[in-house]
Amino acid sequence: MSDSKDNLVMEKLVSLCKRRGFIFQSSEIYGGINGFWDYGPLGAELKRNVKELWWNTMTRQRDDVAGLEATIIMSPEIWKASGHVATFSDPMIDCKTCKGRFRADHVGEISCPQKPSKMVAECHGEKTEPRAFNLMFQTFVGPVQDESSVAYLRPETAQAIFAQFKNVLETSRQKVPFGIAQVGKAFRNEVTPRNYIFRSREFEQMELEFFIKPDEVVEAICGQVAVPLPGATLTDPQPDWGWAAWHQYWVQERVRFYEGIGLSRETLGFHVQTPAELAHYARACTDILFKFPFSKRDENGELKGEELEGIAARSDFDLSQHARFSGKPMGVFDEELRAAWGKLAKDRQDDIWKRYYENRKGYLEKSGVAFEAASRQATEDANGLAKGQYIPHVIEPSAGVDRLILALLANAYSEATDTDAKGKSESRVVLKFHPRVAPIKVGVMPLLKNKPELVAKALAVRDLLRPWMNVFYDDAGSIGRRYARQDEAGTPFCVTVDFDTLGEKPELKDTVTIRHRDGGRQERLALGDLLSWILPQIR
RNA sequence: GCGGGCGUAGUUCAAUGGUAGAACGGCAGUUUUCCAAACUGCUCACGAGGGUUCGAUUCCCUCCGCCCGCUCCA
Repeated sequence: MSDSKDNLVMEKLVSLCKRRGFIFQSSEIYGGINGFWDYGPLGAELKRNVKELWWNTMTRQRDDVAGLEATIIMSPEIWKASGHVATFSDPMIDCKTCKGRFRADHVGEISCPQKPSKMVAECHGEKTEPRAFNLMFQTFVGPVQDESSVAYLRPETAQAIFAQFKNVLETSRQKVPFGIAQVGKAFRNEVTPRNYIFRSREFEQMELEFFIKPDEVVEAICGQVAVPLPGATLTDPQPDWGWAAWHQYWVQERVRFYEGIGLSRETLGFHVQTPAELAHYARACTDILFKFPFSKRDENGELKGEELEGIAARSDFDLSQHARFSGKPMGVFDEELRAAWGKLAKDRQDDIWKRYYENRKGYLEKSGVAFEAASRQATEDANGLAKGQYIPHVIEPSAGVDRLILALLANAYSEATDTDAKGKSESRVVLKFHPRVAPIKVGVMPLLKNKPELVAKALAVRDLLRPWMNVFYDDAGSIGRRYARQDEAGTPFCVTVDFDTLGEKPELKDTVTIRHRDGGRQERLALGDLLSWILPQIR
């Protein structure tokens, strides 16, 4: 349970975000709209920084990941293949008497919570008509609004990656194992948007689909599949990694990313999904959690955390579904596999063939393909191994941008208490963002506003830094007030131009004061060294 | 979707069936010297609609939104 003190922190954070222009309610002047939020000037910078850091880390700084930017509205067939159309269209019935909600097609089989002797269909509770609960936003493509023109706003960005898998493979000069990354909006008509921007109806995702060889293929090529030790640190991908090693590697990579933007290990939590929680096609899923003020506590009173990102091992389910629904092959050709297969002993070939066949057949049967057809198709798939063909498996690290923004805000929030000369204490907010994500990197200010030489010099300093980073020039009010304002925005450094900068003490000419947000420490630095001092700290 | 609580300047809070007030913030100014200094001036609000009433921010209803619990969560 989150207690009232935790709620107080959230309330303060929410009002700070509005006051300083991080987050506004969408459509506020019309009374707002539930589940939608806008980012103000500081929030837009923060979000941009987060997305750019993710993109850089996941694509540009690696040679095994390519990027993609797909449309939000796609062929509705995609959502049939992914399962979203079927999963979300269950008609539900609410009981106004017992407040229960039941699937309309199951009311004859579920007993009434208040009168367990009777089924829901027979009890005397006042019930609503069956209502469809599809969590996908619907629209129409083209001017005619009928069944044939129905389309959906994507409920996740991942499916576009699968749908464009072959195009990216052919144009990026990548070979399995490799990944496709995408950042973009997704939409879910959530029953209950909650916890500020944590669960919204319009949100942004950062998703990687990392395609790997099936374990059978790794075994055929390398002779074995490396089994990672449970806590072993994996940083350097190896050819003999199977899905378990790749999964462990990506969990660790993602944790390293979060640590690199200021979320320490103590603020994070993990949830390893149990077999019962896993989707039927998934082999593993590890959630990375952040301990929010509103998070529930476990029996020891420790915050458990809420999901920032899920790293799922999804087998070849997604590509297989799209192969089946589109009729287009989603397999890859692997020269290494073909060469290795010919060198395998016959019993080894048979053994690997059989396991691949069983996996394929299992998938097909679970997908509703009839036994005969499933056997035939699985045989064909397994025969492909000898020709160097297989359908890649996938590891999916899928993160929510807005959840991460909220985590960064909650993590950064702190209060400093100042006591003035009269002994009056006053508390003020300091957002301790990591410099890499901070919306404003440097506040530039003349010590006084009414001295044109100071102002001109400070503007020159601003112009020196501006091509490289987001800076904010401020000459309004006392210097202390301006520092405090920057603290509240989370700006890690302030640069102040004073009379010594102008040469009042000749030995200090062209030096400035650097003031640190955390602790208020000050140091003096030559203007010529300023850029090279700041840049490494914000990159 | 259900139940409960709530809705007054940007923020935090007052007051009132009869002209809506403060603090902080913001903006402009005065100030030669570094952590929301002081002083002056200015800006900004009753969530929306309907009803009762001579008159509603106040009472009633509906809607919208926020918070809490349930429900949901591919």
